[in-house]
Amino acid sequence: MATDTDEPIRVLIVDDHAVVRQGLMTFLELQDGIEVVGEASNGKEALQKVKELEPDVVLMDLVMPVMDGLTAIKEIKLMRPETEVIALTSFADDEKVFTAIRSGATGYLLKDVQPADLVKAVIAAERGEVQLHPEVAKRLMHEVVAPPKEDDGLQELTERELEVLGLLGRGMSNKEIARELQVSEKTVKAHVSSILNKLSLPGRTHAALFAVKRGLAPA
Amino acid sequence: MATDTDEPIRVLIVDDHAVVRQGLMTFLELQDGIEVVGEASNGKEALQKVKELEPDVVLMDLVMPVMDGLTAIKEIKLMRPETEVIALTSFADDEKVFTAIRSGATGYLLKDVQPADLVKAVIAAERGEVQLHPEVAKRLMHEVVAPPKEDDGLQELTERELEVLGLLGRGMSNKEIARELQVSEKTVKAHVSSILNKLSLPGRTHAALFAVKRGLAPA
DNA sequence: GTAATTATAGGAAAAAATACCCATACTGTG
DNA sequence: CACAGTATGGGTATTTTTTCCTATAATTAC
Repeated sequence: MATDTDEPIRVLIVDDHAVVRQGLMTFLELQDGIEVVGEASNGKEALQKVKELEPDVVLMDLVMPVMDGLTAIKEIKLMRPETEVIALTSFADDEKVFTAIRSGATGYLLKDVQPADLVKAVIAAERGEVQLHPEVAKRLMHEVVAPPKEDDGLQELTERELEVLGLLGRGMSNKEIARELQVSEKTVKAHVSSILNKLSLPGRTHAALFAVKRGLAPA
Repeated sequence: MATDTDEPIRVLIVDDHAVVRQGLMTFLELQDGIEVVGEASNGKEALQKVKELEPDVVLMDLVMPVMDGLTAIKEIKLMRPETEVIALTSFADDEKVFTAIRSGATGYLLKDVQPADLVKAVIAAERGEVQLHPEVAKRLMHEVVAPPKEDDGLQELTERELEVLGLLGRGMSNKEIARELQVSEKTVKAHVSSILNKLSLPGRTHAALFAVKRGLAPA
């Protein structure tokens, strides 16, 4: 707790969209105890601003040109660990969430966050506390429950599931796969759900791409 | 018109499911002018039966073990062109439909065909006439309307569509793409529909695989 | 200036996919 | 024999995807 009740929390906003920066700024400025000390439109600029302005909290968009937010977070935590970074993106992409957290992000918020929650998160972050968006928390839980995935995930699939995954990689629908394998569509759905679950994939399209990457389906 | 009003139409039934064969047979046998002269449970067997029984019309399932129906059709038309083959499958798969027709099938019926229509198709086929299931006809029309696709299809996409296709190739959902591009999900849907239509793809998974193949998305 | 194309997006409805229940049958394994 | 895992699929509910229709603004082409 560097800054306390008397000193306002110094916030740096990093986002490549001017509108987003403007929106965040105007809102945060209205809050007691929060002061937006600067903004940056990409990771590189953010690093510079952090050095220059020494903010307590950085609100960091992850998708940006020049230097992406993930890299920027790492650099910031390296350069000035006492600065807390809240990752702020439009969607809960599994990969990005975990990478962001591994990179040292204290929080992870989605852009559809309620203003009040944003303020809470900033205040919490400044104290080093973690504030997670419910959706993100849910994904984290999932990761914790089925975590390491030492291997590539393929070996935990059964024979039948590998077979289904191969057909998935050819772009086939559940109905088509069902006919191909001579089973009911319901069974195929069960296999697909199991595949998506075991591989922690968010949808059949990811599964199809995965299948091709692993050579289960012709490129 | 080899066989005419007096001689019954000699039909060979080819399907790997005994139940299907039984169903087709009992029904067709009730019809005047149609005689089921034999049955086969796979393509290889079908070839043999055609040579042996010299049927006028073959009802051919496309999905079978040992030798698939598509190959069997080619072989049959090669061996005995005067035999008319009606492809009979459970689903209107674009590829299979066109391949079947290119292979020399005179008709293409779906298994949910009405018995009466099946009879009509058999009679029509024996005269060399084409009888198409409405659904199949629709797909054929579509192929005719937007046929050759001389190029790879990519060039007919607009800039925005290429952009969307690239994101599709990363496995993103419409919602995710909408956030990424800062437009409504509705707009993304419009783009996706347009892409699928222009490229004649049956679904987003095919589009994703296509995108990767063309380097629009990272492999 | 009119016509065509494109990007945008709403409404409605149908089809597909997904999640979460459940049960059965078969196959090993301790 | 009990137990775990697998393949099979029914039921239900929700979400996503897809199609079809309509419409506006902006751009470009003739």
